[in-house]
Amino acid sequence: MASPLAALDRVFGPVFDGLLPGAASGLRPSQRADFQVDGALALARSLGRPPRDVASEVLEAAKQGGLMQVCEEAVVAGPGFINLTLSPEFLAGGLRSSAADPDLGIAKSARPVRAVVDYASPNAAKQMHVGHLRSAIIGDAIVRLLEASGHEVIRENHVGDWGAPFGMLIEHLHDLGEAEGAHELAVGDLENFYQAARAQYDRDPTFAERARGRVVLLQAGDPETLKLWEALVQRSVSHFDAAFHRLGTKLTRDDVVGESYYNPMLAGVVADLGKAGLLVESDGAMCVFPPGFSNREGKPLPLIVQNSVGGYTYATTDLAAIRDRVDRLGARLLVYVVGLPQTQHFQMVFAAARMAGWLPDDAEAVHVGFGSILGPDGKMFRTREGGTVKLAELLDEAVDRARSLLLARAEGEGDAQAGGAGPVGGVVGAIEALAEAVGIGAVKYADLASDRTRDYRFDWDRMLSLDGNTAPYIQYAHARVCSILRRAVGALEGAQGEGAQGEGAQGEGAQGEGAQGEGAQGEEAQGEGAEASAGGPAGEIGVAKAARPAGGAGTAGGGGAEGDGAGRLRGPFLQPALVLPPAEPEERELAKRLLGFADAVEATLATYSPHKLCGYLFDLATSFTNFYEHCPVLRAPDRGTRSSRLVLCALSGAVLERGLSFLGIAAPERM
RNA sequence: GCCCCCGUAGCUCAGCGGAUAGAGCGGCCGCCUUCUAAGCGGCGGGUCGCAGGUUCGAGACCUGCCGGGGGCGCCA
Repeated sequence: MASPLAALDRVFGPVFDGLLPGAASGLRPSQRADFQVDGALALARSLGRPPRDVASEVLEAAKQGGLMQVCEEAVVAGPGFINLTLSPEFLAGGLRSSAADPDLGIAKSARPVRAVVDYASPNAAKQMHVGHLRSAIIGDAIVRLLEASGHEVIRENHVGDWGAPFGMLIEHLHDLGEAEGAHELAVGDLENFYQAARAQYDRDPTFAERARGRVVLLQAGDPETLKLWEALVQRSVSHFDAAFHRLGTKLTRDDVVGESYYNPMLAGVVADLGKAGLLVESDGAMCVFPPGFSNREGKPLPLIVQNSVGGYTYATTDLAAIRDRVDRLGARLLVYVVGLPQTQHFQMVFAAARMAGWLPDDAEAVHVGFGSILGPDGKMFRTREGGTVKLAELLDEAVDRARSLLLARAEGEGDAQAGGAGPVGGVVGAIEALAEAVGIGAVKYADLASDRTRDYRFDWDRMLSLDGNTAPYIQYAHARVCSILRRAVGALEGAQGEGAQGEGAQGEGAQGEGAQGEGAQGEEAQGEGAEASAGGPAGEIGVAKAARPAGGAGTAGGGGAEGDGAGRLRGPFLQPALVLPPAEPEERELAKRLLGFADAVEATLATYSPHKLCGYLFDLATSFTNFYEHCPVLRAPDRGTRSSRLVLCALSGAVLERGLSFLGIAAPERM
């Protein structure tokens, strides 16, 4: 149990419950101490006693309950707050269990469920644009977090592959002829294809008439029409697949469950609503009237499931999807990552599904809504010409910008390290993968980092900045971790090769450079192996641990090619036995931060708010950077401190990488 | 007309009913013979849109205004 919050809650929870059943402890992080307990103030009110007296009593009881195993200081302050300072020993214990835990402290849910997450949902035969970006990115983060918490997740990409627009698209494809059409679809931009069909539809009444006829043929299952439709949809799905792969989401074409899938179920939905007595005819349309919704005249607002000409609506499809997900898939959590304008629609659909008994009491449906993406000018995000920003072009620009920054940095480094042993060449060689990781990571992080219910302002310079709450800043902290570990590993290998010679170098190690320095470090690394053996079986520990995949959640998307490498790098250093109680303030702060990972994940999932995890990772990266600035690792004052700090580094790297992976963002080893 | 979301530092944003409201950017000052300075430290910067109310305690909860965005019966 690494989480201090959980440990303190176990102490204070029973105390408050004992004084007044159900009373909240008001335990939370504090700016004046590590944590504070506010509950005594409210409790004093209920008990009619002076707050400070109650606080003292609570504190006494907490001490009886083992508080001092967690804290080194606990005092009543101000009007009746209790300020808590964690003990270094407790922090060390937390670090040890965290280092030994492949899940880094994240517990599996006590009540795992099967969940369906509905996200991305682009429209077939149209380019994806930034509007689909948020859904894909937020949805993917939710999927990964649910999985990490032990839930079984089924991803569904509810692609718009049915309905009226396909009449004109199919008709246009038909007009082009099989050969020409296939060619168009193969090489052409789908957006152009859509525009061409649209233009034809608008200017040619006979074409429009045929297009409407096509819709009927499509719904009737006409073979030739279906064949053309299939070609269109497959082409679109391939386009989506490529885009999602590049974005680094978990979505593949296997997750596509388009609207067309529900088509055969729609008549049954309406029929069953009728049987349940929920259907009302209004102006020729079949409607459900869930209570609590009204239109502009103040009259009950209908959910139309069949329009006056007999067609089904997206409400019908959504109801069918609920039945399918609950009954066929056995899901008990339905998550919809769809824009905020759909709020009322989902409220009504969920309400109707409850009324019909399709959403049982033990099932939960959640609309995870999000705001729009705005341009730097604060208006809807569009190209300079006023058109829709295409996703592919957006990602290209992100990668281009990242590449420029990386190249500029590589050049600067070349000057600084003139004559050095050429990491620059390696950086240049890997620059494409890095540019993908940084550029796409920046776009995704910017989207996740602010409260999803707000509109968010798209700003290249801010999202790619290395300063502030950005992906590059966090990735950079991770790269610094790797840099230290690489050198430490190098020293370890050096020791194996020339252990004997290393001995003499130790005395000069402090000033030593180059080969001599390596030798000195190598000598220490050997000693580390010996220390490790105190806490477990001998020297193989390093090797055995090294093989353990610390990045167990799998590599993050995009340029995730390096993910496994960082895990291998950390392995030898994630040794619980080497952890010392943090002594320096920066060590202490970093340790506390590391132990808060599970709490951050839990808080994020509780409200489906990825920005909370972003905030945590930013704080962690900041804590690590402070530690990095103030606490030398490889040149630590003594061997024990060095080993312990290496564990802190390895754990920081593991949490940063894992946290970024939950957001679907790569953690490169070098930047 | 009704409903929903938003309004916090010059800008972009955090903020869990609790103590003196926090970051980052931008501005000013300082720190690289030392593990990646794309970094770190410091300084300045706020009647939390306005007005009432609830509470021992409100940026947070309630009501009403003001401002911005969105939705409100046969598109999805």
